Amino acid sequence: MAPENILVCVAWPYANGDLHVGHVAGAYLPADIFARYHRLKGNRVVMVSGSDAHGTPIVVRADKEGKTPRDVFEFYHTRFLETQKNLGISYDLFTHTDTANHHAIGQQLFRRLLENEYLFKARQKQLYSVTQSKFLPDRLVEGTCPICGYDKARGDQCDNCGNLLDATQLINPRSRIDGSTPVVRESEHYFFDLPALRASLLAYLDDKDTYWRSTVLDFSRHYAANAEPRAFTRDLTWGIPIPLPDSEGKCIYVWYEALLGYLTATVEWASLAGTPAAWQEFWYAQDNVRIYNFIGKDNILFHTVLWQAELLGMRTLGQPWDGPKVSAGDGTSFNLPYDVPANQFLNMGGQKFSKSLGVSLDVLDLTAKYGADPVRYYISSIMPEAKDSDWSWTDFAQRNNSELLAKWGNLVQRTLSQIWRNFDRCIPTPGELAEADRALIAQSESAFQTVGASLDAVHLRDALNGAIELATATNQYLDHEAPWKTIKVDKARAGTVLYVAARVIDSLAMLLSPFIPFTCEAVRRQLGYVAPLFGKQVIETVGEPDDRHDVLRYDLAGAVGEWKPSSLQPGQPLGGEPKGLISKIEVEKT
RNA sequence: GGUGACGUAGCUCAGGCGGUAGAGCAGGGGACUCAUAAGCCCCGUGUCGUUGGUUCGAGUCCAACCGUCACCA
Repeated sequence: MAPENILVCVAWPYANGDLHVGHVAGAYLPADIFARYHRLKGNRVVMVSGSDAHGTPIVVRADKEGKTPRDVFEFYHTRFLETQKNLGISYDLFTHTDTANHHAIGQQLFRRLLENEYLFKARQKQLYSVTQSKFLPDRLVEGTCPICGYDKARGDQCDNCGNLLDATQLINPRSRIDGSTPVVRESEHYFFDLPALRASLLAYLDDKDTYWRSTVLDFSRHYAANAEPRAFTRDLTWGIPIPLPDSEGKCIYVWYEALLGYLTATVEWASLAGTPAAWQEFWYAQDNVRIYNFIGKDNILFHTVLWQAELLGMRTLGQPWDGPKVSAGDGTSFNLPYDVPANQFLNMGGQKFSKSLGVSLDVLDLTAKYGADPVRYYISSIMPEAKDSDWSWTDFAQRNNSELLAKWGNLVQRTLSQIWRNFDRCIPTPGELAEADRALIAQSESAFQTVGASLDAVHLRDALNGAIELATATNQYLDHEAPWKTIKVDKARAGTVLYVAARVIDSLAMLLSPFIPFTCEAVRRQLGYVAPLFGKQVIETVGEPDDRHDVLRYDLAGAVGEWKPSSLQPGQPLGGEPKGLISKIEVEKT
């Protein structure tokens, strides 16, 4: 089968706080598992994301802390790079939205939508702060709810009665920044004409029944069918300015340009890779291309309707244009996402992760304390694919100790230590295979089909369970064949059994590698392999002098992993004395 | 308020097109000892959120309700 181009688009974290395990479970880890799998399958994978640098919350935070918005987002961007590298999230490019490239294409987005007549001007009433000389975002206004009378309702929603509000409806409005009383002023904005794209959006959603998650599809259809025009611009200076005269103080609404990041990051990736036109093979080429968007459930509509609307509205990047030196390709329109496997939320103690409420689980701390794989394993096993799930410390420790360590780590240890001790530290040469031997090997080979099928369908928990079942079967096989007994009377038979076990372990190291890559690489080294399954993650500084920025990249060079059963060679020397790969975790207080 | 999803054993979750409930972990018991006291074998009756309805028969379809979550100029 011809290799496919798989574009793995991952939700862009908003750069105003550290990443917690909820983010990891919702988007980053599933995306990484999926990307690693497709690389092993020999497909051409590009996985992109970056920090979302713009928008009101960052400005507000900067004001409060006496910093610039840039200071705020760069601080977290740097930590995002480190966090995701430590966890092994293998982005081909993790960049951010304040690059020259993103700005240029962001402005092109605006121009294209305008020239294709999907933007129109309209006036909007908004609250304006006289003391700060700027329009106030709805959420930064407080006042009395016109519906229930609650006196601390926010401009976007009343926390007491739950009704959505327009900030101009509030009685006695006041700024949440300085308490001053705002005035109503009109502001002119561009609106995105979603009704004009309704038919196209519904047509796009039409054939997704067979494989989209039910949590995603119905919701999206309903929204698409009822889509109203939405404001496309905001009164804000921190963002991508509208590329028109007399548009001072107006930027593209942060959501619209953040979504565009999937495209701009692909363009940047292509440029960094020295093949500036390669992004077109994902966004314009028609054959053998699939685009996936990994996100959390709070972002569904943006990724199933609004992003498609932008791509449909632009059609192409246009030509000529004054952005980076890339041609627009000969595609007639952009490819739209093939699947949007949105996850639900991972909570803790039934509560949402929330910095303000002190419910948080910092990923940097977690990987420093336990290593990446135990965290990856546990999150994979409770991944909220169908409904919210819950992080529990005792469950984390138990699953690590009884599944990852006892079932898988111990299988490797018990097998290799016998080989090390009794077979001259080399993989034994098998004699004729018995029925049980052939059955286990057959099972390990068919696992590449079943586990692969689950991974293809983005049923990651099923896939992990399938792999773990094979580990259980191998433990059963060993117990049944008992090479530690056989060796006393028939060393050749014991060698055959240990060869079979080692070979299945080799296959398991491949099957499990998308989930727990670090451990699997270590197992392979113990088996005597030298070349790694995967490439290397590197953090580096890129860009022109006036556009320097740090990114996380993935260097595929030297990676030899292939999604296929082991062909372990008898006689291969082990890579050293086997020693435990996974540490026990003591159950600690929560 | 509107739209959608979810609510199954102590915990985490499976249960296409309806036919008297399943897995892993935890817990209890057993035989073994190569292995990080790990692995293997045996043991699971829980109002399938509630109440109605359709049906010979419903976690499985329908309605209402309750609860949780997300989204909505």
